[in-house]
Amino acid sequence: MRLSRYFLPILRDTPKEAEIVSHRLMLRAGMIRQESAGIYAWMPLGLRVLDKVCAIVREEQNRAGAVELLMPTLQSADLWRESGRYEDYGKEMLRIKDRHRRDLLYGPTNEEMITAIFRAHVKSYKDLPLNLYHVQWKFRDEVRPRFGVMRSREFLMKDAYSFDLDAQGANVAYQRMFVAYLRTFARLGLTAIPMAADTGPIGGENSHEFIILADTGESEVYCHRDYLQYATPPADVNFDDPAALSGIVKKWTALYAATSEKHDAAAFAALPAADQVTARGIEVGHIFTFGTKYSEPMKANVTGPDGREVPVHMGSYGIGPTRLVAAIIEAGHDDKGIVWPEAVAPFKVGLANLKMGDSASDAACAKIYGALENAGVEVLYDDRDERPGAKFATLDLIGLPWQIIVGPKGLAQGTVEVKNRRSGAREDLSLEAAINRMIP
RNA sequence: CGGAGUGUAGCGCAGUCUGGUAGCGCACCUCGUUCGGGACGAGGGGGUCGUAGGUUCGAAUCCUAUCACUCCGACCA
Repeated sequence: MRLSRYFLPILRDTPKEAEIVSHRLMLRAGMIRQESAGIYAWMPLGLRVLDKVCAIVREEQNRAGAVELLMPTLQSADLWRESGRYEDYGKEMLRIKDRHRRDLLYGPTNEEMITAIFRAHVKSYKDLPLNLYHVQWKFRDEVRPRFGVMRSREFLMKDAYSFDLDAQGANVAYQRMFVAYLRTFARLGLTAIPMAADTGPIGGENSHEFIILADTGESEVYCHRDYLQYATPPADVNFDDPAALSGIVKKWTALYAATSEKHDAAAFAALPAADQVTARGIEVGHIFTFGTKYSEPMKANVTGPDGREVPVHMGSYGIGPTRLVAAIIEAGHDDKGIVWPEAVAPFKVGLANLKMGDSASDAACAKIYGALENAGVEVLYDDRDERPGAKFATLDLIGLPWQIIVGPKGLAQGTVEVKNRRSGAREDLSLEAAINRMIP
Protein backbone atom coordinates (compact mmCIF):
# COMPACT_ATOMS: atom_id res chain seq x y z
CA MET A 1 0.00 0.00 0.00
CA ARG A 2 1.24 3.44 -0.89
CA LEU A 3 0.74 5.81 1.99
CA SER A 4 0.01 8.67 -0.40
CA ARG A 5 -3.10 6.77 -1.52
CA TYR A 6 -4.03 5.37 1.85
CA PHE A 7 -6.26 6.88 4.50
CA LEU A 8 -4.20 7.29 7.64
CA PRO A 9 -5.49 10.30 9.60
CA ILE A 10 -2.62 10.66 12.07
CA LEU A 11 -2.88 13.19 14.88
CA ARG A 12 0.11 15.05 16.14
CA ASP A 13 -1.56 16.19 19.32
CA THR A 14 -3.39 13.89 21.64
CA PRO A 15 -7.12 14.49 21.93
CA LYS A 16 -7.80 15.51 25.50
CA GLU A 17 -10.30 12.77 26.29
CA ALA A 18 -7.78 9.96 25.92
CA GLU A 19 -6.65 8.94 29.36
CA ILE A 20 -4.88 5.66 28.78
CA VAL A 21 -2.02 4.91 26.47
CA SER A 22 -3.82 2.53 24.12
CA HIS A 23 -6.63 5.02 23.60
CA ARG A 24 -4.16 7.83 22.95
CA LEU A 25 -2.13 5.79 20.51
CA MET A 26 -5.14 4.42 18.67
CA LEU A 27 -6.42 7.95 18.13
CA ARG A 28 -3.03 9.34 17.19
CA ALA A 29 -2.26 6.49 14.81
CA GLY A 30 -5.56 7.03 13.04
CA MET A 31 -6.95 3.61 13.97
CA ILE A 32 -10.27 4.69 15.42
CA ARG A 33 -12.53 7.69 15.65
CA GLN A 34 -15.13 8.26 18.28
CA GLU A 35 -18.60 8.73 16.88
CA SER A 36 -20.52 8.79 20.13
CA ALA A 37 -19.87 7.86 23.74
CA GLY A 38 -18.45 4.35 23.66
CA ILE A 39 -19.05 3.99 19.92
CA TYR A 40 -16.18 4.01 17.47
CA ALA A 41 -15.53 3.95 13.76
CA TRP A 42 -12.61 1.74 12.81
CA MET A 43 -10.31 3.46 10.36
CA PRO A 44 -8.37 1.44 7.77
CA LEU A 45 -5.28 0.88 9.91
CA GLY A 46 -7.32 -0.16 12.93
CA LEU A 47 -9.52 -2.42 10.88
CA ARG A 48 -6.51 -4.29 9.53
CA VAL A 49 -5.43 -5.09 13.08
CA LEU A 50 -8.94 -6.01 14.17
CA ASP A 51 -9.30 -8.36 11.22
CA LYS A 52 -6.02 -10.06 12.07
CA VAL A 53 -7.02 -10.53 15.68
CA CYS A 54 -10.31 -12.04 14.54
CA ALA A 55 -8.54 -14.33 12.08
CA ILE A 56 -6.38 -15.80 14.83
CA VAL A 57 -9.37 -16.14 17.13
CA ARG A 58 -11.23 -18.00 14.38
CA GLU A 59 -8.32 -20.29 13.56
CA GLU A 60 -8.06 -21.41 17.16
CA GLN A 61 -11.81 -21.80 17.58
CA ASN A 62 -11.96 -23.92 14.45
CA ARG A 63 -8.96 -25.96 15.56
CA ALA A 64 -10.76 -26.74 18.80
CA GLY A 65 -13.78 -27.99 16.87
CA ALA A 66 -16.07 -24.99 17.19
CA VAL A 67 -18.23 -24.20 14.16
CA GLU A 68 -18.79 -20.65 12.99
CA LEU A 69 -22.15 -19.19 12.11
CA LEU A 70 -23.47 -15.63 12.24
CA MET A 71 -26.42 -14.44 14.25
CA PRO A 72 -27.99 -11.01 13.81
CA THR A 73 -27.35 -7.98 16.01
CA LEU A 74 -31.08 -7.39 16.45
CA GLN A 75 -33.11 -9.87 18.43
CA SER A 76 -36.74 -10.28 19.28
CA ALA A 77 -37.78 -9.46 22.81
CA ASP A 78 -39.97 -12.56 22.85
CA LEU A 79 -36.89 -14.74 22.77
CA TRP A 80 -35.59 -13.06 25.89
CA ARG A 81 -38.95 -13.30 27.59
CA GLU A 82 -38.61 -17.08 27.34
CA SER A 83 -35.49 -17.08 29.47
CA GLY A 84 -36.78 -14.34 31.74
CA ARG A 85 -33.85 -12.10 30.94
CA TYR A 86 -35.84 -9.46 29.07
CA GLU A 87 -36.98 -8.12 32.40
CA ASP A 88 -33.81 -9.01 34.31
CA TYR A 89 -31.18 -7.51 32.07
CA GLY A 90 -31.95 -3.96 33.01
CA LYS A 91 -30.81 -0.73 31.48
CA GLU A 92 -27.70 -2.17 29.92
CA MET A 93 -29.89 -3.61 27.22
CA LEU A 94 -30.66 -1.32 24.32
CA ARG A 95 -34.35 -1.78 23.56
CA ILE A 96 -36.02 -0.57 20.41
CA LYS A 97 -39.29 -0.90 18.57
CA ASP A 98 -39.81 -1.53 14.89
CA ARG A 99 -42.52 0.11 12.73
CA HIS A 100 -45.07 -2.45 13.89
CA ARG A 101 -44.26 -1.48 17.47
CA ARG A 102 -42.76 -4.90 18.14
CA ASP A 103 -40.13 -4.98 20.85
CA LEU A 104 -36.61 -5.62 19.64
CA LEU A 105 -33.25 -5.35 21.27
CA TYR A 106 -29.67 -4.92 20.14
CA GLY A 107 -28.03 -8.10 21.37
CA PRO A 108 -25.72 -7.80 24.36
CA THR A 109 -25.03 -11.57 24.12
CA ASN A 110 -26.59 -14.54 22.38
CA GLU A 111 -27.43 -17.38 24.76
CA GLU A 112 -31.13 -17.20 24.00
CA MET A 113 -30.77 -17.08 20.26
CA ILE A 114 -28.24 -19.87 20.02
CA THR A 115 -30.43 -21.98 22.26
CA ALA A 116 -33.39 -21.36 19.96
CA ILE A 117 -31.30 -22.32 16.94
CA PHE A 118 -30.08 -25.43 18.68
CA ARG A 119 -33.48 -26.66 19.82
CA ALA A 120 -34.96 -26.20 16.36
CA HIS A 121 -32.47 -28.52 14.74
CA VAL A 122 -30.84 -30.83 17.26
CA LYS A 123 -32.87 -33.61 18.83
CA SER A 124 -30.44 -36.44 19.48
CA TYR A 125 -27.44 -37.01 21.69
CA LYS A 126 -25.78 -38.40 18.55
CA ASP A 127 -25.34 -34.83 17.29
CA LEU A 128 -23.40 -33.88 20.40
CA PRO A 129 -21.03 -32.49 21.38
CA LEU A 130 -21.59 -29.28 19.45
CA ASN A 131 -19.95 -25.90 19.77
CA LEU A 132 -21.26 -22.99 17.73
CA TYR A 133 -19.69 -19.55 17.68
CA HIS A 134 -19.87 -16.26 15.91
CA VAL A 135 -18.01 -12.99 15.83
CA GLN A 136 -20.54 -10.21 15.97
CA TRP A 137 -21.06 -6.68 17.24
CA LYS A 138 -22.66 -6.43 20.64
CA PHE A 139 -24.18 -3.48 22.42
CA ARG A 140 -24.26 -2.98 26.14
CA ASP A 141 -25.45 0.38 27.30
CA GLU A 142 -22.74 0.85 29.89
CA VAL A 143 -23.34 3.54 32.46
CA ARG A 144 -19.93 4.91 31.84
CA PRO A 145 -18.01 3.83 28.76
CA ARG A 146 -14.35 4.79 28.91
CA PHE A 147 -10.81 4.01 27.87
CA GLY A 148 -11.63 4.02 24.17
CA VAL A 149 -12.40 0.59 22.78
CA MET A 150 -11.25 -1.01 26.03
CA ARG A 151 -14.68 -0.42 27.49
CA SER A 152 -17.06 0.69 24.80
CA ARG A 153 -20.79 0.27 24.42
CA GLU A 154 -20.62 -1.22 20.97
CA PHE A 155 -17.92 -3.84 20.75
CA LEU A 156 -17.01 -6.91 18.77
CA MET A 157 -17.28 -10.20 20.59
CA LYS A 158 -16.46 -13.76 19.69
CA ASP A 159 -18.96 -15.80 21.62
CA ALA A 160 -19.03 -19.58 21.48
CA TYR A 161 -21.69 -21.83 22.96
CA SER A 162 -21.21 -25.50 23.75
CA PHE A 163 -23.91 -28.16 23.94
CA ASP A 164 -23.42 -31.49 25.65
CA LEU A 165 -25.54 -34.34 26.94
CA ASP A 166 -24.37 -34.05 30.54
CA ALA A 167 -22.21 -32.09 32.92
CA GLN A 168 -19.24 -34.33 32.26
CA GLY A 169 -19.43 -33.63 28.54
CA ALA A 170 -19.84 -29.93 29.23
CA ASN A 171 -16.69 -30.05 31.29
CA VAL A 172 -14.71 -31.44 28.36
CA ALA A 173 -16.18 -28.72 26.13
CA TYR A 174 -15.01 -26.20 28.70
CA GLN A 175 -11.53 -27.61 28.68
CA ARG A 176 -11.38 -27.44 24.89
CA MET A 177 -12.10 -23.74 25.00
CA PHE A 178 -9.70 -23.28 27.89
CA VAL A 179 -6.87 -24.72 25.80
CA ALA A 180 -7.98 -22.86 22.68
CA TYR A 181 -7.89 -19.60 24.63
CA LEU A 182 -4.38 -20.25 25.88
CA ARG A 183 -3.26 -20.75 22.31
CA THR A 184 -5.18 -17.74 21.00
CA PHE A 185 -3.69 -15.24 23.42
CA ALA A 186 -0.19 -16.62 23.03
CA ARG A 187 -0.43 -16.25 19.26
CA LEU A 188 -1.47 -12.64 19.75
CA GLY A 189 1.81 -12.06 21.53
CA LEU A 190 0.22 -11.83 24.96
CA THR A 191 0.95 -13.43 28.28
CA ALA A 192 -2.50 -14.52 29.41
CA ILE A 193 -3.15 -16.21 32.72
CA PRO A 194 -6.41 -18.00 33.52
CA MET A 195 -7.80 -16.95 36.87
CA ALA A 196 -10.72 -18.47 38.68
CA ALA A 197 -13.71 -16.18 38.40
CA ASP A 198 -17.07 -15.77 40.01
CA THR A 199 -19.80 -17.51 38.14
CA GLY A 200 -22.03 -14.71 39.30
CA PRO A 201 -25.75 -14.70 38.58
CA ILE A 202 -25.21 -17.03 35.64
CA GLY A 203 -24.35 -19.87 37.98
CA GLY A 204 -22.53 -23.02 36.98
CA GLU A 205 -19.50 -24.99 37.93
CA ASN A 206 -16.60 -23.67 35.88
CA SER A 207 -15.51 -20.13 35.26
CA HIS A 208 -12.20 -18.56 34.36
CA GLU A 209 -11.18 -15.12 33.29
CA PHE A 210 -8.16 -14.80 31.05
CA ILE A 211 -6.08 -11.92 32.22
CA ILE A 212 -3.21 -10.45 30.26
CA LEU A 213 -0.45 -8.73 32.10
CA ALA A 214 0.19 -5.13 31.16
CA ASP A 215 1.65 -2.35 33.27
CA THR A 216 -1.33 -0.16 32.51
CA GLY A 217 -3.93 -2.83 33.23
CA GLU A 218 -7.07 -1.86 35.10
CA SER A 219 -6.90 -4.26 37.98
CA GLU A 220 -4.31 -5.67 40.30
CA VAL A 221 -3.63 -9.38 39.86
CA TYR A 222 -1.56 -11.87 41.81
CA CYS A 223 -0.03 -15.06 40.53
CA HIS A 224 2.73 -17.60 40.78
CA ARG A 225 5.81 -16.70 38.76
CA ASP A 226 5.88 -20.03 36.95
CA TYR A 227 2.85 -19.04 34.90
CA LEU A 228 4.97 -16.49 33.09
CA GLN A 229 7.16 -19.26 31.68
CA TYR A 230 4.56 -21.88 30.89
CA ALA A 231 4.73 -23.14 27.32
CA THR A 232 1.75 -22.63 25.06
CA PRO A 233 -0.13 -25.86 24.28
CA PRO A 234 1.10 -27.08 20.88
CA ALA A 235 -0.91 -26.67 17.68
CA ASP A 236 -1.32 -30.44 17.38
CA VAL A 237 -2.95 -30.92 20.77
CA ASN A 238 -5.71 -33.47 20.36
CA PHE A 239 -8.95 -31.69 21.16
CA ASP A 240 -10.77 -35.02 21.09
CA ASP A 241 -8.67 -36.43 23.90
CA PRO A 242 -10.23 -35.44 27.22
CA ALA A 243 -7.24 -36.71 29.16
CA ALA A 244 -4.82 -34.53 27.24
CA LEU A 245 -7.07 -31.48 27.66
CA SER A 246 -7.53 -32.16 31.32
CA GLY A 247 -3.77 -32.42 31.82
CA ILE A 248 -3.23 -28.99 30.30
CA VAL A 249 -6.03 -27.40 32.29
CA LYS A 250 -4.77 -28.93 35.54
CA LYS A 251 -1.31 -27.59 34.92
CA TRP A 252 -2.66 -24.12 34.23
CA THR A 253 -4.93 -24.04 37.25
CA ALA A 254 -2.72 -25.71 39.86
CA LEU A 255 -0.80 -22.65 40.98
CA TYR A 256 -2.01 -19.50 42.66
CA ALA A 257 -3.59 -16.88 40.39
CA ALA A 258 -6.27 -14.41 41.35
CA THR A 259 -7.66 -11.03 40.53
CA SER A 260 -7.97 -8.54 43.35
CA GLU A 261 -11.64 -9.49 43.86
CA LYS A 262 -10.76 -13.10 44.57
CA HIS A 263 -7.36 -12.47 46.11
CA ASP A 264 -6.45 -14.54 49.16
CA ALA A 265 -3.61 -12.62 50.75
CA ALA A 266 -2.73 -15.42 53.15
CA ALA A 267 -2.49 -18.06 50.43
CA PHE A 268 -0.45 -15.72 48.27
CA ALA A 269 1.89 -14.88 51.12
CA ALA A 270 2.49 -18.58 51.65
CA LEU A 271 4.25 -18.74 48.28
CA PRO A 272 8.03 -18.32 48.30
CA ALA A 273 8.69 -14.60 47.92
CA ALA A 274 10.58 -15.18 44.68
CA ASP A 275 7.49 -16.79 43.14
CA GLN A 276 5.08 -14.02 44.01
CA VAL A 277 4.12 -11.84 41.08
CA THR A 278 1.96 -8.81 41.60
CA ALA A 279 1.02 -7.13 38.36
CA ARG A 280 -1.65 -5.21 36.50
CA GLY A 281 -4.05 -7.12 34.35
CA ILE A 282 -6.71 -6.72 31.67
CA GLU A 283 -9.51 -9.22 31.23
CA VAL A 284 -9.64 -10.32 27.60
CA GLY A 285 -11.61 -13.52 27.82
CA HIS A 286 -14.14 -15.21 30.03
CA ILE A 287 -15.40 -18.78 29.86
CA PHE A 288 -17.97 -20.61 31.91
CA THR A 289 -20.44 -23.44 31.96
CA PHE A 290 -23.97 -22.86 33.13
CA GLY A 291 -25.62 -26.26 32.91
CA THR A 292 -29.27 -26.13 31.94
CA LYS A 293 -29.98 -22.53 32.88
CA TYR A 294 -31.25 -21.71 29.39
CA SER A 295 -31.98 -25.13 27.96
CA GLU A 296 -34.49 -25.90 30.68
CA PRO A 297 -36.78 -22.87 30.41
CA MET A 298 -36.34 -22.77 26.64
CA LYS A 299 -36.90 -26.50 26.27
CA ALA A 300 -33.72 -27.27 24.38
CA ASN A 301 -33.91 -31.01 24.93
CA VAL A 302 -32.22 -33.94 23.31
CA THR A 303 -33.03 -37.62 23.47
CA GLY A 304 -30.31 -39.60 25.23
CA PRO A 305 -29.15 -43.16 24.57
CA ASP A 306 -31.75 -44.39 27.04
CA GLY A 307 -34.56 -42.82 25.05
CA ARG A 308 -35.28 -40.16 27.62
CA GLU A 309 -35.42 -36.48 26.80
CA VAL A 310 -33.09 -34.23 28.79
CA PRO A 311 -32.13 -30.55 28.61
CA VAL A 312 -28.64 -30.00 27.16
CA HIS A 313 -25.76 -28.77 29.25
CA MET A 314 -24.32 -25.56 27.95
CA GLY A 315 -21.34 -23.30 28.28
CA SER A 316 -20.37 -19.99 26.80
CA TYR A 317 -17.00 -18.58 25.93
CA GLY A 318 -16.27 -14.95 25.13
CA ILE A 319 -13.36 -13.00 23.72
CA GLY A 320 -13.51 -9.31 22.90
CA PRO A 321 -11.44 -8.64 19.79
CA THR A 322 -11.97 -4.89 19.91
CA ARG A 323 -10.79 -4.81 23.50
CA LEU A 324 -7.92 -7.11 22.55
CA VAL A 325 -6.59 -4.59 20.06
CA ALA A 326 -6.34 -2.04 22.85
CA ALA A 327 -4.92 -4.62 25.24
CA ILE A 328 -2.20 -5.58 22.79
CA ILE A 329 -1.19 -1.93 22.63
CA GLU A 330 -1.23 -1.63 26.41
CA ALA A 331 1.14 -4.60 26.50
CA GLY A 332 3.32 -3.37 23.64
CA HIS A 333 4.29 0.26 23.21
CA ASP A 334 7.05 2.71 24.01
CA ASP A 335 7.34 6.48 24.20
CA LYS A 336 7.36 6.73 20.41
CA GLY A 337 4.26 4.73 19.72
CA ILE A 338 2.85 1.28 19.20
CA VAL A 339 4.99 -1.84 18.96
CA TRP A 340 2.89 -4.50 17.24
CA PRO A 341 3.51 -8.20 17.54
CA GLU A 342 4.10 -9.42 14.01
CA ALA A 343 1.00 -11.63 14.10
CA VAL A 344 -1.39 -8.69 14.21
CA ALA A 345 0.63 -5.81 12.76
CA PRO A 346 -1.40 -3.90 10.17
CA PHE A 347 1.58 -4.20 7.81
CA LYS A 348 4.74 -6.17 8.31
CA VAL A 349 7.05 -3.60 6.77
CA GLY A 350 7.15 0.17 6.57
CA LEU A 351 9.19 1.40 3.63
CA ALA A 352 10.38 4.99 3.98
CA ASN A 353 11.67 6.90 1.01
CA LEU A 354 13.65 9.68 2.66
CA LYS A 355 13.99 11.73 -0.49
CA MET A 356 11.09 11.51 -2.85
CA GLY A 357 12.07 12.70 -6.30
CA ASP A 358 15.65 11.49 -5.93
CA SER A 359 15.94 9.04 -8.79
CA ALA A 360 18.11 6.53 -6.94
CA SER A 361 15.84 6.57 -3.88
CA ASP A 362 12.68 6.33 -5.97
CA ALA A 363 14.07 3.42 -7.97
CA ALA A 364 15.30 1.53 -4.92
CA CYS A 365 11.95 1.95 -3.18
CA ALA A 366 10.07 0.87 -6.29
CA LYS A 367 12.17 -2.25 -6.46
CA ILE A 368 11.75 -3.15 -2.80
CA TYR A 369 8.06 -2.31 -2.81
CA GLY A 370 7.39 -4.37 -5.92
CA ALA A 371 9.38 -7.35 -4.69
CA LEU A 372 7.65 -7.41 -1.32
CA GLU A 373 4.20 -6.98 -2.82
CA ASN A 374 4.88 -9.83 -5.25
CA ALA A 375 6.02 -12.02 -2.40
CA GLY A 376 2.81 -11.30 -0.51
CA VAL A 377 4.57 -9.35 2.23
CA GLU A 378 2.38 -6.56 3.52
CA VAL A 379 4.26 -3.33 3.09
CA LEU A 380 3.25 0.27 3.65
CA TYR A 381 5.33 2.51 1.39
CA ASP A 382 5.68 6.03 2.74
CA ASP A 383 5.91 7.86 -0.57
CA ARG A 384 4.65 11.15 0.80
CA ASP A 385 6.63 14.27 0.10
CA GLU A 386 7.59 14.68 3.73
CA ARG A 387 10.84 15.26 5.50
CA PRO A 388 12.69 12.26 6.92
CA GLY A 389 11.87 13.14 10.52
CA ALA A 390 8.16 13.09 9.86
CA LYS A 391 8.44 9.69 8.20
CA PHE A 392 10.42 8.22 11.07
CA ALA A 393 7.93 9.57 13.55
CA THR A 394 4.99 8.19 11.59
CA LEU A 395 6.49 4.73 11.24
CA ASP A 396 7.43 4.57 14.90
CA LEU A 397 3.94 5.72 15.88
CA ILE A 398 2.07 3.11 13.87
CA GLY A 399 4.46 0.46 15.09
CA LEU A 400 5.08 -1.77 12.08
CA PRO A 401 7.55 -4.52 13.06
CA TRP A 402 10.12 -3.66 10.38
CA GLN A 403 11.24 -0.45 8.78
CA ILE A 404 13.23 -0.26 5.60
CA ILE A 405 14.78 3.17 5.31
CA VAL A 406 15.94 4.24 1.90
CA GLY A 407 17.89 7.42 1.26
CA PRO A 408 20.72 8.85 -0.82
CA LYS A 409 23.34 8.39 1.88
CA GLY A 410 22.83 4.66 2.19
CA LEU A 411 22.33 4.14 -1.51
CA ALA A 412 25.70 5.76 -2.18
CA GLN A 413 27.14 2.78 -0.31
CA GLY A 414 24.69 0.43 -2.03
CA THR A 415 22.71 -0.17 1.14
CA VAL A 416 19.40 0.49 2.81
CA GLU A 417 18.73 0.41 6.51
CA VAL A 418 16.57 -2.29 8.05
CA LYS A 419 15.32 -1.43 11.50
CA ASN A 420 13.46 -3.60 13.96
CA ARG A 421 10.79 -1.54 15.69
CA ARG A 422 10.82 -3.55 18.90
CA SER A 423 14.54 -3.84 19.53
CA GLY A 424 15.57 -0.72 17.68
CA ALA A 425 18.38 -2.73 16.06
CA ARG A 426 19.47 -1.33 12.70
CA GLU A 427 21.37 -3.04 9.95
CA ASP A 428 22.70 -1.78 6.64
CA LEU A 429 21.91 -4.28 3.92
CA SER A 430 21.95 -4.44 0.15
CA LEU A 431 18.56 -4.13 -1.51
CA GLU A 432 18.46 -7.83 -2.21
CA ALA A 433 19.44 -8.77 1.31
CA ALA A 434 16.84 -6.40 2.77
CA ILE A 435 14.13 -7.85 0.54
CA ASN A 436 15.09 -11.42 1.39
CA ARG A 437 15.14 -10.60 5.07
CA MET A 438 11.45 -9.63 4.88
CA ILE A 439 10.32 -12.65 2.90
CA PRO A 440 9.61 -15.61 5.16
C1' C B 1 -26.92 6.47 38.70
C1' G B 2 -24.35 10.08 42.41
C1' G B 3 -20.35 13.90 42.17
C1' A B 4 -17.25 17.33 39.15
C1' G B 5 -16.36 19.66 34.54
C1' U B 6 -16.16 20.94 29.23
C1' G B 7 -18.53 22.43 24.40
C1' U B 8 -15.00 28.47 20.07
C1' A B 9 -11.57 25.83 12.54
C1' G B 10 -9.44 18.78 11.63
C1' C B 11 -6.39 18.61 16.70
C1' G B 12 -4.73 21.48 21.09
C1' C B 13 -6.24 26.04 23.24
C1' A B 14 -7.04 31.75 24.42
C1' G B 15 -11.10 35.15 24.46
C1' U B 16 -16.47 34.70 28.59
C1' C B 17 -15.57 37.43 34.93
C1' U B 18 -15.89 43.40 32.82
C1' G B 19 -21.13 42.63 25.96
C1' G B 20 -18.66 46.35 20.91
C1' U B 21 -16.17 43.51 13.43
C1' A B 22 -13.67 35.72 16.31
C1' G B 23 -7.95 34.88 17.68
C1' C B 24 -3.19 31.71 18.53
C1' G B 25 -0.17 27.07 17.70
C1' C B 26 -0.22 22.64 14.84
C1' A B 27 -2.53 20.66 10.47
C1' C B 28 -4.28 22.25 5.27
C1' C B 29 -3.37 25.20 0.19
C1' U B 30 0.37 28.29 -2.99
C1' C B 31 5.47 29.94 -3.90
C1' G B 32 10.56 29.81 -2.56
C1' U B 33 14.70 27.91 0.23
C1' U B 34 15.42 23.18 2.48
C1' C B 35 15.75 17.66 3.20
C1' G B 36 19.06 10.89 7.48
C1' G B 37 14.84 11.72 13.56
C1' G B 38 8.18 15.84 13.38
C1' A B 39 12.50 22.55 8.83
C1' C B 40 12.28 28.05 7.62
C1' G B 41 10.19 32.44 5.17
C1' A B 42 6.17 34.84 2.62
C1' G B 43 1.21 34.57 1.22
C1' G B 44 -3.71 32.09 1.67
C1' G B 45 -8.30 29.11 2.83
C1' G B 46 -11.43 27.26 6.64
C1' G B 47 -15.52 28.64 12.33
C1' U B 48 -24.17 29.95 12.04
C1' C B 49 -18.59 30.22 19.01
C1' G B 50 -23.16 22.71 20.79
C1' U B 51 -28.61 23.93 20.03
C1' A B 52 -33.11 26.85 21.02
C1' G B 53 -35.30 30.86 23.23
C1' G B 54 -34.67 35.56 25.92
C1' U B 55 -32.31 40.49 27.59
C1' U B 56 -29.80 44.46 24.76
C1' C B 57 -28.76 49.50 19.86
C1' G B 58 -25.34 45.27 19.90
C1' A B 59 -24.29 38.46 22.68
C1' A B 60 -18.88 33.55 22.05
C1' U B 61 -19.51 36.78 26.48
C1' C B 62 -25.48 38.04 30.47
C1' C B 63 -30.31 34.94 31.59
C1' U B 64 -33.39 30.37 30.79
C1' A B 65 -33.97 25.72 28.77
C1' U B 66 -31.95 21.76 26.25
C1' C B 67 -28.39 18.42 23.90
C1' A B 68 -23.64 16.28 23.64
C1' C B 69 -19.08 14.85 25.56
C1' U B 70 -15.24 14.04 29.41
C1' C B 71 -13.39 12.91 34.27
C1' C B 72 -13.98 10.62 39.59
C1' G B 73 -16.94 6.72 42.13
C1' A B 74 -20.34 1.77 42.17
C1' C B 75 -20.85 -2.44 37.60
C1' C B 76 -18.86 -5.04 32.97
C1' A B 77 -16.03 -8.99 26.85
